[in-house]
Amino acid sequence: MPAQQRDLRPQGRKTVGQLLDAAVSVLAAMGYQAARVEDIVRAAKTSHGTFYLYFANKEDLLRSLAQECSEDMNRLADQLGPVGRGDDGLAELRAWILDFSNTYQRHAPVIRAWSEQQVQGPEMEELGLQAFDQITSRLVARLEVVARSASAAEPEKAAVALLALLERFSYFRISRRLYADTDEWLDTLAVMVHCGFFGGGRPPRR
Amino acid sequence: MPAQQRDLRPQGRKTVGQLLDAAVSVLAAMGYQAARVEDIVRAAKTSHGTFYLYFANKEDLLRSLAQECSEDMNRLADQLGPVGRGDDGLAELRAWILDFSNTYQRHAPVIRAWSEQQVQGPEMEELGLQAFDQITSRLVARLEVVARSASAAEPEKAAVALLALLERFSYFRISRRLYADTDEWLDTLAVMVHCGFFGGGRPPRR
Amino acid sequence: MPAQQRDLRPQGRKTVGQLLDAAVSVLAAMGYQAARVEDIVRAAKTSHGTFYLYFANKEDLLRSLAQECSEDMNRLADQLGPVGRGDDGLAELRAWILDFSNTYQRHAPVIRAWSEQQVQGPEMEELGLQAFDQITSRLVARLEVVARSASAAEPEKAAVALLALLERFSYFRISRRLYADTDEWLDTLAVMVHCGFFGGGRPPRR
Amino acid sequence: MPAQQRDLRPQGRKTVGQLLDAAVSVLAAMGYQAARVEDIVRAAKTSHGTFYLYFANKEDLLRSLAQECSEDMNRLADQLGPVGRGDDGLAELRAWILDFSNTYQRHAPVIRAWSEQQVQGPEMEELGLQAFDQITSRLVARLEVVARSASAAEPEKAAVALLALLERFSYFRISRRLYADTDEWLDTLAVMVHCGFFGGGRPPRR
DNA sequence: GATGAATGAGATTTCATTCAT
DNA sequence: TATGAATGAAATCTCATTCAT
Repeated sequence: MPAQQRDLRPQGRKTVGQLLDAAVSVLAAMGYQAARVEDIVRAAKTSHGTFYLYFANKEDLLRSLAQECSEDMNRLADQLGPVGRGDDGLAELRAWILDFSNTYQRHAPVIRAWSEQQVQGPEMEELGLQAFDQITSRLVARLEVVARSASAAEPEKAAVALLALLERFSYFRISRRLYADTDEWLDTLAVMVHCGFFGGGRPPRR
Repeated sequence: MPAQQRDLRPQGRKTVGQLLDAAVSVLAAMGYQAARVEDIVRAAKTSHGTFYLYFANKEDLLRSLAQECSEDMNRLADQLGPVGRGDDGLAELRAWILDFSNTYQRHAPVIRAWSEQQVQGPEMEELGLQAFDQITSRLVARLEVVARSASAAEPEKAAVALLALLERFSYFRISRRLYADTDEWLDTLAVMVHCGFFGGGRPPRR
Repeated sequence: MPAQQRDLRPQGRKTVGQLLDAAVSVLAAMGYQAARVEDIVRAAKTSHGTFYLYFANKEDLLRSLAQECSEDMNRLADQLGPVGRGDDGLAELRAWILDFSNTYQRHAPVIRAWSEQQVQGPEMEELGLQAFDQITSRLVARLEVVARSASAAEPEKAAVALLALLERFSYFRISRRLYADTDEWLDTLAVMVHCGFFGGGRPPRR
Repeated sequence: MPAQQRDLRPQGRKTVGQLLDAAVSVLAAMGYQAARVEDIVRAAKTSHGTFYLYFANKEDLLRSLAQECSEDMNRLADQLGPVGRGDDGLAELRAWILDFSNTYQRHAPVIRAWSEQQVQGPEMEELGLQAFDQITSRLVARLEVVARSASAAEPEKAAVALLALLERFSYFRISRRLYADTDEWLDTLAVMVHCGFFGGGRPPRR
């Protein structure tokens, strides 16, 4: 079984890296289902056989990518500090949204595969839910600080809504519509989120 | 090729209906790419041959569904009246969001296929963009009424963001999380959107 | 899952038959491992896809053949009546050995696959052992009649040895050596077995 | 191609030994066709590259094993002395059968590959037939001594039958049935063969 | 109108063998 | 001498589409 990377020498490690990178671009461009192993292999400038030397099959590759993604997402969650109502909070938020969007960009294919639930298997499911929960609960924590007064929404639900908003924004950003304008979009989003979710633009809580 | 359904006797119409319904559930469950004609045909309790009696090919089926979807979406856009800052506006908004979400539910597979890109010919592309524009521009019109004062965002960008939010919400609603609680979710969302996008909860513009 | 034959119309039944027949000759000629699906399909004058319409894979085909084989073997066991020490017994035995050998000939590939234990799976194992036991215990029953006096061997062990002898004989008969001479071989074997296992050529038991 | 092992340093000789031993167990377990070089190499705790350092290819390995087997078989043939009708003959026979069976055990995979045909080139064929003839003709010689009177069978045919019996017995012994009981089995077989083929248990020829 | 059967192009996967270190 | 990495030809398997009844 040539599945997971065993120890691997530098050479092998390099090849695995090429394959993973190639997979990211190819999956981003065509989606998981449509991408053929051949496409990935060609992009990685390696051979068909080599692919199966490091991954049991296409799904196994996705699992590897999901692992990476999950780690990055958890890191992202840790990075969001408290978001105050003032301009500092706005700036903090804007930076984090950009970080989120960039991370999403790298992992878009995995996230898409997750949400399209096309690749089953409990392990995948597990990873996806865990990443989702991790980031959601961090958002909840940050939203609770500003509490009721800022919004009628319960923090749990607001967090999910916020995540949805960010995800779609990031998706649109790469998918087709919002090529340019990234800065303006970020401004718009940051203000909107700051104001709608974090009580931005109102007097600080006493 | 016996493509589009021209005039059909009742029997034929029934069969087409079965196929379309089956397609909706199967595509919702597996996505367009992963769904095999066999899956659809089995769900419709009919045969392989019959499928090609009514559709030129798999893509043609998707086109049919997209047609339906596009119509419903346009109708939806027409339904959104002005959204005032008061409780009436909130109620109006809430009702519309529910309508949106239900419509999405039926058409989720098509919308997913639209955003998956890579699947479709120009005709599909056309239908998708048109539906998207239709609904976006109606949102823009409604947002413009409340204008600058309510939000720092330009209406065009805010409309896209709002649509994204609604789409993801609807998606989450059917995909796995948020089964129950629909009412509470609607309340939360309505308030959030009303407040964040339509200046809800502030004094009416002079 | 296109595995086992569901109901099947005449046409389909015919095709399955062609495939099974083709498989028998091809497997006999090349052995299970070496035979490619392509070989079988070509011999059956049908297409690659058709094969997978009726069998999940090569192993599934072998399972089908094993089923047939198992049935024939059981029938064979039932056919062996008592074997007396006189010329009648000899004739009876000779006829049965021929029957055995012919049956073996048809099912040689399956039996070989069984004994080479190359295709695992409990179901296969089960079928093989059951056929083996069935025929062994019938032999034991027949050998017990002539009992100790005829041979020093315990009937159980003698039965296994006899079966081994018959199997190898049948195998050699088709494999390469004993093309011609079948009649003489049968005479030789029958006498040998009659004498060595059934007390042939000695005075009947009182 | 670094085919045959010419002169080897101790290290190299050890590695070849590991490979051959590993091959014996792996081939015994899976058969020649099904065994992958990878399996053998892993069992030998060495690497892919090393394999091809000592053998030109998979078939070359089999050839090496066949060489060994052929030699042992010839030695075995030489070892069978005259088999008298008395208890001495029985003991002689019993010992030889055990020897045969043990030798077979070591070489089972090769013998199986021989009979599987379709695997080998002319050299293999040659080796196999030679070994077979060698041992058969020795058996014929021994059987002729007891001649007609003991059995109605012609010695040539009886020899083949005897060989078949011994081969299958040895095969069953390792394959799955008959684990324990070796001694009893030997007793049974020896008596049976002595009596059925060598006129054992009857008055010596005058 | 309806259906099961058939097809074959194309995707996935395996594995003996060669290569570079 | 030894090894992990790489390769590609060949095998297995899938599935949208066409066919015959």
